[in-house]
Amino acid sequence: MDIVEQIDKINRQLTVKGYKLTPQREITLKVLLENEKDHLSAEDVFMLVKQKFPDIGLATVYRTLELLSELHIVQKMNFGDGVARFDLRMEGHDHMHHHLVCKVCGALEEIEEDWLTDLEQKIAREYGFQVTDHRLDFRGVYQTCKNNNKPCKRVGKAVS
Amino acid sequence: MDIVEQIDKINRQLTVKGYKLTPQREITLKVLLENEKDHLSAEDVFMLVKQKFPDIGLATVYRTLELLSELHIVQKMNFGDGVARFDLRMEGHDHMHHHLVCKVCGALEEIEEDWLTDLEQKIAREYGFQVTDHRLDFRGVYQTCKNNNKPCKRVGKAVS
DNA sequence: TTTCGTGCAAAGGTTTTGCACCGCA
DNA sequence: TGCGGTGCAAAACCTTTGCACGAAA
Repeated sequence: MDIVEQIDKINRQLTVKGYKLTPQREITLKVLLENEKDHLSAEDVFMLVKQKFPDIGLATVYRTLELLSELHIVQKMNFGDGVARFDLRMEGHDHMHHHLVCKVCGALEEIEEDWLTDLEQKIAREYGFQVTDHRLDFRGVYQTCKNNNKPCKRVGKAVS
Repeated sequence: MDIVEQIDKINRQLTVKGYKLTPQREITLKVLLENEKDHLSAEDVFMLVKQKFPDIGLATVYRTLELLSELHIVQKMNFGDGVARFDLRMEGHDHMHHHLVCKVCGALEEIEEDWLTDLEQKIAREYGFQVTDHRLDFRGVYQTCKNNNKPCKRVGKAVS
Protein backbone atom coordinates (compact mmCIF):
# COMPACT_ATOMS: atom_id res chain seq x y z
CA MET A 1 0.00 0.00 0.00
CA ASP A 2 1.73 3.16 -1.14
CA ILE A 3 1.31 6.63 0.22
CA VAL A 4 -1.31 7.68 -2.30
CA GLU A 5 -3.47 4.69 -1.44
CA GLN A 6 -3.02 5.32 2.26
CA ILE A 7 -4.09 8.92 1.94
CA ASP A 8 -7.01 7.82 -0.15
CA LYS A 9 -8.12 5.48 2.55
CA ILE A 10 -7.77 8.09 5.24
CA ASN A 11 -9.66 10.51 3.05
CA ARG A 12 -12.57 8.10 3.05
CA GLN A 13 -12.38 7.81 6.83
CA LEU A 14 -12.52 11.58 7.09
CA THR A 15 -15.39 11.89 4.64
CA VAL A 16 -17.46 9.35 6.53
CA LYS A 17 -17.13 11.47 9.63
CA GLY A 18 -17.94 14.67 7.79
CA TYR A 19 -14.44 16.10 7.59
CA LYS A 20 -12.62 17.28 4.53
CA LEU A 21 -9.14 16.44 3.32
CA THR A 22 -7.81 19.96 2.90
CA PRO A 23 -4.38 20.58 1.38
CA GLN A 24 -3.04 21.30 4.86
CA ARG A 25 -4.36 18.01 6.17
CA GLU A 26 -3.09 16.09 3.18
CA ILE A 27 0.41 17.44 3.54
CA THR A 28 0.39 16.76 7.26
CA LEU A 29 -0.58 13.19 6.52
CA LYS A 30 2.18 12.89 3.92
CA VAL A 31 4.72 14.07 6.43
CA LEU A 32 3.47 11.56 8.98
CA LEU A 33 3.57 8.77 6.43
CA GLU A 34 7.06 9.69 5.29
CA ASN A 35 8.33 9.70 8.87
CA GLU A 36 6.38 6.77 10.15
CA LYS A 37 9.09 5.59 12.51
CA ASP A 38 10.12 8.88 13.93
CA HIS A 39 7.69 9.77 16.71
CA LEU A 40 7.46 13.36 15.57
CA SER A 41 6.40 16.11 17.93
CA ALA A 42 3.85 18.67 16.82
CA GLU A 43 6.70 21.12 16.28
CA ASP A 44 8.59 18.55 14.17
CA VAL A 45 5.52 18.00 12.03
CA PHE A 46 4.99 21.73 11.72
CA MET A 47 8.51 22.34 10.45
CA LEU A 48 8.35 19.51 7.95
CA VAL A 49 4.95 20.59 6.69
CA LYS A 50 6.12 24.19 6.42
CA GLN A 51 8.79 23.13 3.93
CA LYS A 52 6.08 21.94 1.56
CA PHE A 53 3.42 24.45 2.48
CA PRO A 54 5.03 27.55 3.96
CA ASP A 55 1.80 29.34 4.80
CA ILE A 56 0.50 26.75 7.24
CA GLY A 57 0.01 27.82 10.83
CA LEU A 58 1.09 25.89 13.88
CA ALA A 59 -2.47 25.87 15.19
CA THR A 60 -3.63 24.04 12.08
CA VAL A 61 -1.06 21.34 12.65
CA TYR A 62 -2.20 20.96 16.24
CA ARG A 63 -5.81 20.84 15.16
CA THR A 64 -5.06 18.29 12.46
CA LEU A 65 -3.11 16.07 14.84
CA GLU A 66 -5.91 16.35 17.37
CA LEU A 67 -8.47 15.41 14.75
CA LEU A 68 -6.44 12.45 13.53
CA SER A 69 -5.99 11.35 17.12
CA GLU A 70 -9.70 11.34 17.73
CA LEU A 71 -10.26 9.24 14.64
CA HIS A 72 -7.52 6.88 15.80
CA ILE A 73 -5.57 7.52 12.64
CA VAL A 74 -2.60 8.72 14.61
CA GLN A 75 -1.71 7.91 18.17
CA LYS A 76 -0.62 10.56 20.60
CA MET A 77 2.16 9.49 22.90
CA ASN A 78 4.20 10.91 25.63
CA PHE A 79 7.73 9.92 26.54
CA GLY A 80 8.06 12.29 29.45
CA ASP A 81 10.12 14.96 27.72
CA GLY A 82 7.36 17.54 27.78
CA VAL A 83 6.06 17.22 24.25
CA ALA A 84 3.44 14.96 22.74
CA ARG A 85 4.60 12.74 19.93
CA PHE A 86 2.52 11.31 17.14
CA ASP A 87 2.54 8.02 15.31
CA LEU A 88 0.56 6.96 12.30
CA ARG A 89 -1.28 3.74 12.99
CA MET A 90 -1.14 1.61 9.90
CA GLU A 91 -3.63 -1.04 8.96
CA GLY A 92 -2.21 -3.91 10.98
CA HIS A 93 -2.13 -1.74 14.05
CA ASP A 94 -3.79 -4.31 16.25
CA HIS A 95 -0.36 -5.34 17.34
CA MET A 96 0.93 -2.19 18.88
CA HIS A 97 4.62 -1.57 18.80
CA HIS A 98 6.81 -1.27 21.82
CA HIS A 99 9.77 0.93 22.61
CA LEU A 100 13.25 0.69 24.00
CA VAL A 101 14.45 4.02 25.37
CA CYS A 102 18.17 4.15 26.10
CA LYS A 103 19.14 6.40 28.97
CA VAL A 104 22.65 6.92 27.63
CA CYS A 105 22.24 7.63 23.94
CA GLY A 106 18.59 8.66 23.99
CA ALA A 107 17.75 6.30 21.16
CA LEU A 108 14.16 5.29 20.79
CA GLU A 109 13.96 1.93 19.10
CA GLU A 110 10.75 0.38 17.93
CA ILE A 111 9.97 -3.25 18.34
CA GLU A 112 7.40 -4.64 16.00
CA GLU A 113 6.69 -7.89 17.77
CA ASP A 114 3.57 -8.24 19.80
CA TRP A 115 4.26 -9.93 23.06
CA LEU A 116 1.13 -9.17 24.94
CA THR A 117 -1.69 -11.09 23.30
CA ASP A 118 -1.72 -13.69 26.04
CA LEU A 119 -1.59 -11.03 28.68
CA GLU A 120 -4.57 -9.21 27.25
CA GLN A 121 -6.61 -12.38 27.36
CA LYS A 122 -5.58 -12.90 30.95
CA ILE A 123 -6.65 -9.35 31.82
CA ALA A 124 -10.01 -9.85 30.17
CA ARG A 125 -10.53 -13.03 32.19
CA GLU A 126 -9.23 -11.94 35.54
CA TYR A 127 -10.05 -8.25 35.66
CA GLY A 128 -13.15 -8.06 33.47
CA PHE A 129 -11.34 -5.47 31.39
CA GLN A 130 -11.35 -5.46 27.63
CA VAL A 131 -8.11 -4.07 26.26
CA THR A 132 -8.23 -2.01 23.09
CA ASP A 133 -4.77 -0.58 23.25
CA HIS A 134 -1.61 -0.92 25.17
CA ARG A 135 1.61 0.82 25.61
CA LEU A 136 4.84 -0.79 26.61
CA ASP A 137 8.08 1.09 27.01
CA PHE A 138 11.31 -0.21 28.39
CA ARG A 139 13.90 2.13 29.78
CA GLY A 140 17.43 0.95 30.14
CA VAL A 141 20.83 0.93 28.50
CA TYR A 142 22.25 -0.69 25.42
CA GLN A 143 25.15 -2.97 26.24
CA THR A 144 27.22 -1.12 23.66
CA CYS A 145 26.52 2.19 25.37
CA LYS A 146 27.42 0.67 28.68
CA ASN A 147 30.65 -0.87 27.46
CA ASN A 148 31.86 2.20 25.61
CA ASN A 149 30.41 4.47 28.22
CA LYS A 150 29.31 6.70 25.41
CA PRO A 151 26.29 6.95 23.17
CA CYS A 152 26.11 4.11 20.65
CA LYS A 153 23.26 4.89 18.31
CA ARG A 154 20.40 7.15 17.60
CA VAL A 155 17.31 5.72 16.02
CA GLY A 156 14.59 8.15 15.14
CA LYS A 157 14.12 11.19 17.29
CA ALA A 158 16.09 11.13 20.48
CA VAL A 159 14.26 11.71 23.68
CA SER A 160 15.88 13.57 26.50
CA MET B 1 6.66 -0.82 57.68
CA ASP B 2 4.67 2.18 58.86
CA ILE B 3 4.90 5.71 57.60
CA VAL B 4 7.35 6.85 60.27
CA GLU B 5 9.76 4.07 59.39
CA GLN B 6 9.40 4.77 55.71
CA ILE B 7 10.17 8.43 56.17
CA ASP B 8 13.08 7.49 58.35
CA LYS B 9 14.46 5.31 55.64
CA ILE B 10 14.03 7.98 53.00
CA ASN B 11 15.65 10.47 55.35
CA ARG B 12 18.73 8.28 55.38
CA GLN B 13 18.70 8.08 51.59
CA LEU B 14 18.58 11.86 51.45
CA THR B 15 21.33 12.29 54.01
CA VAL B 16 23.65 9.96 52.14
CA LYS B 17 23.28 12.15 49.08
CA GLY B 18 23.79 15.35 51.04
CA TYR B 19 20.18 16.50 51.15
CA LYS B 20 18.16 17.46 54.19
CA LEU B 21 14.70 16.35 55.21
CA THR B 22 13.12 19.74 55.67
CA PRO B 23 9.59 20.07 57.07
CA GLN B 24 8.33 20.80 53.57
CA ARG B 25 9.94 17.65 52.21
CA GLU B 26 8.70 15.56 55.09
CA ILE B 27 5.11 16.67 54.64
CA THR B 28 5.32 16.11 50.90
CA LEU B 29 6.53 12.59 51.57
CA LYS B 30 3.72 12.01 54.07
CA VAL B 31 1.18 13.08 51.48
CA LEU B 32 2.72 10.76 48.93
CA LEU B 33 2.73 7.88 51.39
CA GLU B 34 -0.87 8.50 52.42
CA ASN B 35 -1.99 8.54 48.79
CA GLU B 36 0.22 5.81 47.51
CA LYS B 37 -2.28 4.48 44.99
CA ASP B 38 -3.49 7.74 43.64
CA HIS B 39 -1.04 8.91 40.98
CA LEU B 40 -1.12 12.47 42.23
CA SER B 41 -0.19 15.36 40.00
CA ALA B 42 2.11 18.08 41.30
CA GLU B 43 -0.93 20.29 41.76
CA ASP B 44 -2.70 17.53 43.73
CA VAL B 45 0.31 17.13 45.97
CA PHE B 46 0.55 20.88 46.40
CA MET B 47 -3.05 21.19 47.55
CA LEU B 48 -2.78 18.29 49.96
CA VAL B 49 0.48 19.59 51.40
CA LYS B 50 -0.96 23.08 51.70
CA GLN B 51 -3.63 21.75 54.07
CA LYS B 52 -0.94 20.68 56.51
CA PHE B 53 1.56 23.42 55.75
CA PRO B 54 -0.22 26.44 54.29
CA ASP B 55 2.92 28.46 53.63
CA ILE B 56 4.49 26.06 51.18
CA GLY B 57 5.03 27.26 47.63
CA LEU B 58 4.22 25.37 44.50
CA ALA B 59 7.81 25.64 43.33
CA THR B 60 8.99 23.81 46.43
CA VAL B 61 6.64 20.95 45.69
CA TYR B 62 7.94 20.75 42.15
CA ARG B 63 11.50 20.87 43.39
CA THR B 64 10.84 18.18 45.96
CA LEU B 65 9.16 15.91 43.45
CA GLU B 66 12.02 16.47 41.04
CA LEU B 67 14.55 15.62 43.74
CA LEU B 68 12.67 12.49 44.79
CA SER B 69 12.45 11.48 41.16
CA GLU B 70 16.18 11.75 40.70
CA LEU B 71 16.77 9.61 43.74
CA HIS B 72 14.26 7.10 42.39
CA ILE B 73 12.15 7.49 45.49
CA VAL B 74 9.18 8.54 43.44
CA GLN B 75 8.48 7.80 39.84
CA LYS B 76 7.31 10.44 37.43
CA MET B 77 4.69 9.25 35.02
CA ASN B 78 2.62 10.58 32.23
CA PHE B 79 -0.78 9.39 31.21
CA GLY B 80 -1.24 11.80 28.35
CA ASP B 81 -3.53 14.25 30.11
CA GLY B 82 -0.97 17.02 30.16
CA VAL B 83 0.26 16.70 33.73
CA ALA B 84 3.00 14.62 35.27
CA ARG B 85 1.91 12.21 37.97
CA PHE B 86 4.00 10.85 40.78
CA ASP B 87 4.15 7.50 42.52
CA LEU B 88 6.10 6.48 45.56
CA ARG B 89 8.21 3.45 44.83
CA MET B 90 8.13 1.21 47.85
CA GLU B 91 10.82 -1.23 48.83
CA GLY B 92 9.83 -4.14 46.58
CA HIS B 93 9.72 -1.83 43.62
CA ASP B 94 11.70 -4.13 41.36
CA HIS B 95 8.42 -5.42 40.07
CA MET B 96 6.91 -2.35 38.55
CA HIS B 97 3.18 -2.03 38.59
CA HIS B 98 1.01 -1.80 35.53
CA HIS B 99 -2.16 0.11 34.81
CA LEU B 100 -5.58 -0.41 33.39
CA VAL B 101 -7.09 2.84 32.13
CA CYS B 102 -10.80 2.64 31.38
CA LYS B 103 -11.98 4.91 28.59
CA VAL B 104 -15.53 5.04 29.92
CA CYS B 105 -15.19 5.64 33.63
CA GLY B 106 -11.66 7.02 33.64
CA ALA B 107 -10.62 4.63 36.39
CA LEU B 108 -6.94 3.97 36.73
CA GLU B 109 -6.44 0.58 38.32
CA GLU B 110 -3.09 -0.69 39.46
CA ILE B 111 -1.96 -4.21 38.91
CA GLU B 112 0.71 -5.44 41.21
CA GLU B 113 1.78 -8.52 39.33
CA ASP B 114 4.92 -8.49 37.30
CA TRP B 115 4.40 -10.13 33.98
CA LEU B 116 7.46 -8.99 32.13
CA THR B 117 10.45 -10.69 33.69
CA ASP B 118 10.72 -13.17 30.86
CA LEU B 119 10.32 -10.43 28.32
CA GLU B 120 13.11 -8.39 29.82
CA GLN B 121 15.46 -11.34 29.58
CA LYS B 122 14.46 -11.81 25.97
CA ILE B 123 15.18 -8.17 25.25
CA ALA B 124 18.59 -8.40 26.87
CA ARG B 125 19.39 -11.44 24.73
CA GLU B 126 17.98 -10.35 21.42
CA TYR B 127 18.45 -6.60 21.43
CA GLY B 128 21.51 -6.21 23.64
CA PHE B 129 19.48 -3.87 25.81
CA GLN B 130 19.50 -4.01 29.57
CA VAL B 131 16.16 -2.97 31.00
CA THR B 132 16.10 -1.01 34.22
CA ASP B 133 12.50 0.07 34.14
CA HIS B 134 9.39 -0.53 32.21
CA ARG B 135 6.01 0.90 31.81
CA LEU B 136 2.94 -0.96 30.75
CA ASP B 137 -0.47 0.60 30.42
CA PHE B 138 -3.55 -0.95 28.97
CA ARG B 139 -6.35 1.18 27.64
CA GLY B 140 -9.76 -0.32 27.24
CA VAL B 141 -13.13 -0.72 28.86
CA TYR B 142 -14.41 -2.59 31.89
CA GLN B 143 -17.07 -5.10 30.96
CA THR B 144 -19.32 -3.54 33.59
CA CYS B 145 -18.91 -0.13 32.00
CA LYS B 146 -19.66 -1.59 28.63
CA ASN B 147 -22.75 -3.48 29.76
CA ASN B 148 -24.24 -0.61 31.70
CA ASN B 149 -23.02 1.88 29.16
CA LYS B 150 -22.12 4.13 32.06
CA PRO B 151 -19.16 4.58 34.34
CA CYS B 152 -18.75 1.68 36.74
CA LYS B 153 -16.00 2.62 39.13
CA ARG B 154 -13.37 5.10 39.96
CA VAL B 155 -10.16 3.92 41.48
CA GLY B 156 -7.70 6.60 42.45
CA LYS B 157 -7.53 9.74 40.41
CA ALA B 158 -9.37 9.64 37.19
CA VAL B 159 -7.52 10.53 34.05
CA SER B 160 -9.20 12.31 31.22
C1' DT C 1 29.95 32.71 57.27
C1' DT C 2 28.80 29.59 54.00
C1' DT C 3 25.51 26.66 52.12
C1' DC C 4 21.20 24.74 51.15
C1' DG C 5 16.37 25.32 50.90
C1' DT C 6 12.48 28.30 50.42
C1' DG C 7 8.58 31.59 48.70
C1' DC C 8 7.38 34.56 45.35
C1' DA C 9 7.05 36.23 40.93
C1' DA C 10 8.54 36.07 36.42
C1' DA C 11 9.80 33.47 32.56
C1' DG C 12 9.69 29.41 29.63
C1' DG C 13 7.69 26.12 26.57
C1' DT C 14 3.79 23.61 24.75
C1' DT C 15 -0.88 23.55 23.51
C1' DT C 16 -5.47 25.68 23.05
C1' DT C 17 -8.66 29.25 21.86
C1' DG C 18 -10.94 33.59 19.99
C1' DC C 19 -11.68 35.88 15.99
C1' DA C 20 -11.86 37.52 11.44
C1' DC C 21 -11.50 35.76 6.98
C1' DC C 22 -11.78 32.55 3.09
C1' DG C 23 -13.44 28.94 -0.03
C1' DC C 24 -16.67 25.72 -1.24
C1' DA C 25 -21.38 23.61 -1.17
C1' DT D 1 -25.69 32.25 2.61
C1' DG D 2 -23.88 28.83 5.73
C1' DC D 3 -20.32 26.27 7.47
C1' DG D 4 -16.09 24.09 8.12
C1' DG D 5 -11.35 25.16 7.99
C1' DT D 6 -7.55 28.43 8.38
C1' DG D 7 -3.79 31.88 10.09
C1' DC D 8 -2.61 34.86 13.47
C1' DA D 9 -2.15 36.40 17.96
C1' DA D 10 -3.44 36.02 22.50
C1' DA D 11 -4.42 33.14 26.19
C1' DA D 12 -4.07 29.18 29.07
C1' DC D 13 -1.59 25.84 31.06
C1' DC D 14 2.12 23.28 33.41
C1' DT D 15 6.71 23.63 34.84
C1' DT D 16 11.18 25.85 35.61
C1' DT D 17 14.10 29.57 37.04
C1' DG D 18 16.04 33.99 39.16
C1' DC D 19 16.42 36.22 43.22
C1' DA D 20 16.44 37.70 47.87
C1' DC D 21 15.75 35.94 52.28
C1' DG D 22 16.11 32.55 56.17
C1' DA D 23 17.64 28.75 58.86
C1' DA D 24 21.01 25.54 60.13
C1' DA D 25 25.82 23.71 60.31
